[in-house]
Amino acid sequence: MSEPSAADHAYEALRRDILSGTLPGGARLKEQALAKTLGLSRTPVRDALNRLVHEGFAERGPGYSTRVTEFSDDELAQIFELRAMLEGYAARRAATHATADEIARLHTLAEAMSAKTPPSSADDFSALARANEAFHATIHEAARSPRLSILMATVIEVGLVARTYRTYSPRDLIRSAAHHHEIADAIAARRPEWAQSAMVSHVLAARSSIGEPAAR
Amino acid sequence: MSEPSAADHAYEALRRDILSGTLPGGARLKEQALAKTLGLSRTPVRDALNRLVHEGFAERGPGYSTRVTEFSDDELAQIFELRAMLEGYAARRAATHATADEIARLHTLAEAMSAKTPPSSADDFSALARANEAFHATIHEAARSPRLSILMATVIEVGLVARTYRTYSPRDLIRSAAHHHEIADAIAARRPEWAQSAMVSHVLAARSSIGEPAAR
DNA sequence: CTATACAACTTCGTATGCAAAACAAGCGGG
DNA sequence: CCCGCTTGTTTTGCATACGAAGTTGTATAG
Repeated sequence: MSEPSAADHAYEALRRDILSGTLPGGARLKEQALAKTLGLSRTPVRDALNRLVHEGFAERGPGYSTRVTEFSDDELAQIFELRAMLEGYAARRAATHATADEIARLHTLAEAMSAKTPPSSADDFSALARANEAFHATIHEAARSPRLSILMATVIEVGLVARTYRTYSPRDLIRSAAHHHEIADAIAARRPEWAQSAMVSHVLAARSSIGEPAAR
Repeated sequence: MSEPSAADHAYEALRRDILSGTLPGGARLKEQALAKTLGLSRTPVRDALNRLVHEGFAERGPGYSTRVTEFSDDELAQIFELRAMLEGYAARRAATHATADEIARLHTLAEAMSAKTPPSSADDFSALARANEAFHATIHEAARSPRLSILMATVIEVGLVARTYRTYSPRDLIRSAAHHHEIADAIAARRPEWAQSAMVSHVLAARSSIGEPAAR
């Protein structure tokens, strides 16, 4: 529990800057410059860049160019569809495999989120975000599917990219809190299909509150 | 089109050795030893190992240990479920987005596979495998979803690991060939749900022909 | 004035060196 | 006889060096 290794540090710093928009889409990522900025050598930066590219946050163009990926509206919609599938699968499995401990934690977290909804301060908001993350992380663990965790890494939180575009409305947040309770209940009741369906609703609802419905 | 870069070379070599069983599950991966074996320095090997870990073919234990991942029967079953979901999604999107060229290619490949089914020689078999790969790759391209391609990398072909356990029966191969035709037809007819369903059947059928049905 | 060729400078891929963390073995004390 | 400490070896993480591929800018010829 001690090691913020240099490569991890670089990875998280870059990722944060990408998600927060400090590094806007299309920005060029140069190893040397980043290394100097972060006070590291090129090696760990290179490592971090590889991870980001692999996870789709950055893209390697032809020649010497690595850029922050830009997400088109269409691509964002696809990401939400994929997330809905994978999170739904996780919830379904969690309904079968979750331990009593995990179920209790889900209820606790859902309750905590309800208490802060709608958030009345920036602190509330960040607490909400953390609880939300913990909630989903608990479900991923409870799914008992290591491969799933790997997949989620490339799709998770990309919604945060869009958070810069539009903030969630109180109405959306209230619905979100209700969803969390429903999901926790479904898992506690050991009903996989209900859990899956509720989770899919939850993710797709988040989509429509961010981008447009991606009409075709 | 010229550059089998050293890192890529190392990656493909290691991956091949893992999938073929030359590096059995649980085997330890030491950078220096591998570098010497491959005639490279540690850097590109390190790169390749990171990729493999990220894609789930290798795992980093606590301390200095990187090992080839072992797939339990249960995990294998999960991988097939995930593949079914993702491939189904790809087929669904392909039904909408595929170009005439791509559809023609799918028909051609399906025909080629039928012609070699059941395979009467090792050459036939490898031709079949190549065509099968091309078939699925074409669908992935036609899905027009870059994110999906990234996800598939961690799930694709893991079935090949299991190929060492049991070979496909002629009966399975005949059904598989029929599936390919059905999928191509569904995409050509621009019917997303049919394409998706046929693809899910295709993948799940492959599962039951390899492992057991993952009874609970 | 435009276009092409050349030269200087970036930028990345790979190799190597170094230091710290982890593991293993051997030794001494209980 | 067993346990813990210490020392030596292995293995990795990070930094730096070098060469090759790419990019940019300029000057000259047409």
